[in-house]
Amino acid sequence: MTTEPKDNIFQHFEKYIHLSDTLKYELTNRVSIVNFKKGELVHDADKICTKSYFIQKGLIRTYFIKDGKEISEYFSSEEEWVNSPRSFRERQLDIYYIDAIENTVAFCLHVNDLVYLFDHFPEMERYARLSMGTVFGHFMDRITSLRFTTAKEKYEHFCETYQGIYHRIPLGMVASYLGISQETLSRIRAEK
Amino acid sequence: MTTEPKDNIFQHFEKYIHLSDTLKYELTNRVSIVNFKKGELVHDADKICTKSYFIQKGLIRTYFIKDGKEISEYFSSEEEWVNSPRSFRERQLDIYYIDAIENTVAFCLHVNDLVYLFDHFPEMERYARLSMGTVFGHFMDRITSLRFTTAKEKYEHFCETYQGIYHRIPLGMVASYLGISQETLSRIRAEK
DNA sequence: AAAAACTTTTGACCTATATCAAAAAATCAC
DNA sequence: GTGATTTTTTGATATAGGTCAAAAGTTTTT
Repeated sequence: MTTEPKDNIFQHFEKYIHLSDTLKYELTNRVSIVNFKKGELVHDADKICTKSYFIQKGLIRTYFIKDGKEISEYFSSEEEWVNSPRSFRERQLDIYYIDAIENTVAFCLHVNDLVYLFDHFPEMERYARLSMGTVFGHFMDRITSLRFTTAKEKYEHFCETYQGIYHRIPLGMVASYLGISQETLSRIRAEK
Repeated sequence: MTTEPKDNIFQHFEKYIHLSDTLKYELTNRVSIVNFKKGELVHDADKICTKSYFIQKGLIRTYFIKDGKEISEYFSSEEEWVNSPRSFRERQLDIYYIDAIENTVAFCLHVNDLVYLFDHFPEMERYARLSMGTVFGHFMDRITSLRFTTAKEKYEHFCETYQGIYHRIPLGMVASYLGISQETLSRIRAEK
């Protein structure tokens, strides 16, 4: 009995809902596998985001450009969905670019297919509600961390949140994610 | 033809989903009206949050205590839901207190009733997914605002986000919401 | 394997904002 | 309406972390 690659994404759904055979079938038909090479653009801010990616292996960055500089908004890795949220949800342009920090393998789901699934499988609505709840909590923690901590504490919070991933992300990207300068982050790292 | 007080909350749902008569009936039976006086505690961090409030009129603050000081997490007003998110979702304790900045009239929905509605009306799941999406966007904007702006810009962003509400909130609460000191905020306001 | 192109570190200096303290103003309670 | 409490403003001082510049280290390209 070999392990199908899609078991991965099924297991993720099953953390929140029961997957019927019909739903599994529909998912399998609608999801494809894509590869991104390190540095490759996954989504371009000049386009409307119509695809959502569930990362099987690898590391992805969502960023935007401010004053000519790339500012990391967040990082996503194994077992997480990535897209340009507002663009994907509201079918309009938004500021975010997405690229691969490492070679990445992901499942790809088109927004139209997702709409089909929402329309025909109420449990998908529930899945979305519940999984969004989880992300919500992280956002609130991050907001607190950004407001009331020194640069050092922000970095420590980052290391906790991105347990086992933080050392795979270049320093400059981490600094912009935290809203501190590269130099400051470099100094913080040095004193450890 | 008089206007039922519950029209208010129905209209809100109808921004996202169609409300069937049965669902309206179930909602009406499960929702009650509550009043809070200015300064009154709506939710205590020592308890698990089992109720969610939809504000009909008034202004509510969600805050937590850090080093003996009250830190405002966010403010909620007309047409918005308030609860202690993680506590309500996961039925466990969390750090947030909630109180009324102004006399407030709200609809109250118990978590058990909400679960009932989710279980019997798939459109409620959709409502939750869609309305959470909206809040998501605000969170992302706030995170950006917190990282890359001066105290003054943070305050300006706050005034935009809380259009027509910001002048109802005491300065000290706004300062802690923004993660800047009262004194700095006072100086920013002075130079206008 | 050398050159080119990035990324990170180190150093010097400067500014926005925190902190502490006290006065002024506003709000609340009797 | 007057005193008490709370909130906001103003002033003086200190500091974390920003910016600019250049050196050191690393990775990529040919």
